[in-house]
Amino acid sequence: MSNFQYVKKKPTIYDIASKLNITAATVSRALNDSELISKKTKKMVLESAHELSYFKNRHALALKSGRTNQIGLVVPFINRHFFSNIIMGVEEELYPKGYQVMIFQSNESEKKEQDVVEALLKNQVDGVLISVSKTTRTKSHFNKIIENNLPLIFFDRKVDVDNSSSVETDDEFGGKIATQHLIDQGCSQIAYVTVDLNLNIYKNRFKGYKKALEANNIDFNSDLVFQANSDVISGRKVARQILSNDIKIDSIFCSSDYIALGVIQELKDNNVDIPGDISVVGFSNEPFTELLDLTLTSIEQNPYEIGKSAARVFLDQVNAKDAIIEHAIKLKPKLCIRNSSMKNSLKPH
Amino acid sequence: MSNFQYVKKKPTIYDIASKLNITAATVSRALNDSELISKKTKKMVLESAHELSYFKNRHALALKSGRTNQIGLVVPFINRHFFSNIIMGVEEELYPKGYQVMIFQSNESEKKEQDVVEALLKNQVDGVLISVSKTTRTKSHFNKIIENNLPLIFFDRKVDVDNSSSVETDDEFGGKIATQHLIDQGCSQIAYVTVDLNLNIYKNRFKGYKKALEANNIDFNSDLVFQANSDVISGRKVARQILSNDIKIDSIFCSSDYIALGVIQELKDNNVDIPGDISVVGFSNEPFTELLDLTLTSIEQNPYEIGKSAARVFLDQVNAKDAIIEHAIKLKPKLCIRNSSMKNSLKPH
DNA sequence: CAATATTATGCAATGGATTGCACAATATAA
DNA sequence: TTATATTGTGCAATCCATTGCATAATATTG
Repeated sequence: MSNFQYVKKKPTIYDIASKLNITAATVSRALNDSELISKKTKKMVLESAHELSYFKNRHALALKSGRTNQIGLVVPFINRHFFSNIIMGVEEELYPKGYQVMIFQSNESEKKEQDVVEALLKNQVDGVLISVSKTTRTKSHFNKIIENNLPLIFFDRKVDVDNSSSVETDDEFGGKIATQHLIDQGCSQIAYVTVDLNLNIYKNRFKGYKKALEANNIDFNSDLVFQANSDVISGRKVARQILSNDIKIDSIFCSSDYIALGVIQELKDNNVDIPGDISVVGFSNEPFTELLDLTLTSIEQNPYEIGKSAARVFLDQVNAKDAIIEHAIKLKPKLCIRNSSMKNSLKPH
Repeated sequence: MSNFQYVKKKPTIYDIASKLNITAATVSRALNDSELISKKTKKMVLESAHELSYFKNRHALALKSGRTNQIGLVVPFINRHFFSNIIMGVEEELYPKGYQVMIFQSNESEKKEQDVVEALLKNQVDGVLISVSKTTRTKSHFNKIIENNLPLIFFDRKVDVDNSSSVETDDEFGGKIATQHLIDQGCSQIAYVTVDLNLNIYKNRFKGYKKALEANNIDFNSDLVFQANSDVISGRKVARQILSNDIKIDSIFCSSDYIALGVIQELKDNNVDIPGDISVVGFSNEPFTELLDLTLTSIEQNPYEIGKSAARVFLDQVNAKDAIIEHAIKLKPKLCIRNSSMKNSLKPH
């Protein structure tokens, strides 16, 4: 087999120009529908371009204009259901507008996040959408983005930066409706399991929990609040703690589905009836919640919509040109009721 | 708040040159460590570049060289556990080498796939890694990649294209070890549930199933083979069919975890003991398999490794320059034994 | 020391599209 | 018909890095 392969050269405006005996400048203007160019010439150029299947060279454009039609999207991990669905949403919104989405991971490392932002700036992206790493404490890399006059949009996890925008889940609302749902089921001794309260999302879910109690005249009891990591093992631990200390509760609201799953497993192992004795609610509506034997009631954050919304905010900023717009969008999450919390209803056969 | 924001201009080789009273050509050569340049000058240039925090403009490079250090990665959907982990692997391998990975989705549509490939070529990516859409029947878009002299690497799902490479799971092996495992558990009446046999992956899993039977002198019985879609509902349907027709089996090997889950749910609903009466094995090792009450034995394909491997093949091709290398790698999947298939063992408390 | 060989640098064109300015072609008014 | 206004194109520089060729600067040899 021969190694020679004929690589056809991509046509340029010069090819079109010489074919039509005009100059590249005219072709360029015609392609950009400049009002300086006559209709006749425009028509010629457009036809010719189509014929040669000409398309603009992105890199020449980028070099000349400094704009790339690429945006940077930074998530902690792309292989998380939540984030990959956000990516879906962003792509869906931006791809049709001619933007390309450069996806990067921070791996929850501040250093990697800084590197990645640096790389994005080198690439001259036209904007940055980012969900901040858990370990990030500084924000000079975010300021650098702003200094470069680029739209900066935080999603899900934000940091206070002037002239930036954000799209978040209304976590407080989520905490509230989950708690209210348990109350509606007749629960009043509602345990709460939180993850690191330094993180806004958990802080706000907790706030929602307390607000719902208050709205229903149920006294907040700090003995019913537990701290855990967002995983199954931690959930089991909490459940064990509750059982062995004989803490009286009729329900548990967990700020993570994984915790809820661990709780359920441990309770089941100890012959506690769910939801009969104890109702359980999780948070995030992970795919597995509806695959379990005992399906798990949870809060759906709709990451796909978060992505779409963040993308739209970006487009807004771009279109607004120099006017600085600061969006701060909070999307309402939705309660997905399943068997783990339905005290008085039929379960599917 | 003022709209004015000072955007500092990015330094170029000309800035370095004028600072040092030399020309841009010399700077360029120095930065590229050309042996034409004296050590003294190189040192000066490097220091100066560092001082100005200079970096090369990717687009100028791309324009000049036609190479972009970007590769295109096309998957059916990025929000699937399997594919997002492949992406992880690719990124991990290529990012340190200075490549950027442009991720695109085909949404299992041939048309979208063609568009996406077109877009990648316009972008002048340096290579394409792709997992072919289920609906793709033509391959002219793949040939176009080859005609452009770009490395083309298929992963997971391939199509025959000259001069391309591929990285796949050894599905036949997977089918074999899963079946063998059931046989080792004492099973001999092993039902098999397949998805569309037009797709290579399912064809090969089926082949593995048959080979294992043969190796153990168990007659293949086509009455035990069922067709389904890769979802829970279809799994339930198959189980119902088996039960209502009173087909005698001691195990079911499903070519998808979702099918296996449906099967399990339906069997449980009918008070069939798993694995006592019927053992169940799935395929793909989806995250939920170990979260279920009855954890599901499955075949781990290690998508992360598939991604890494595909990336390495790409790098090989690039380094080989004009020599055309055709890799055809098959990665051995791994059996993950869990409770759904363990006839004679303790289950976790 | 002159003459040649080496080494280090500069000049200028290239890649593709854009755009301010100059100028040609045409249309309008005097 | 000539002078002026209007419209449509062309010229050439620009964005930034690379590279073939020419030449300056230095080192080596006779």
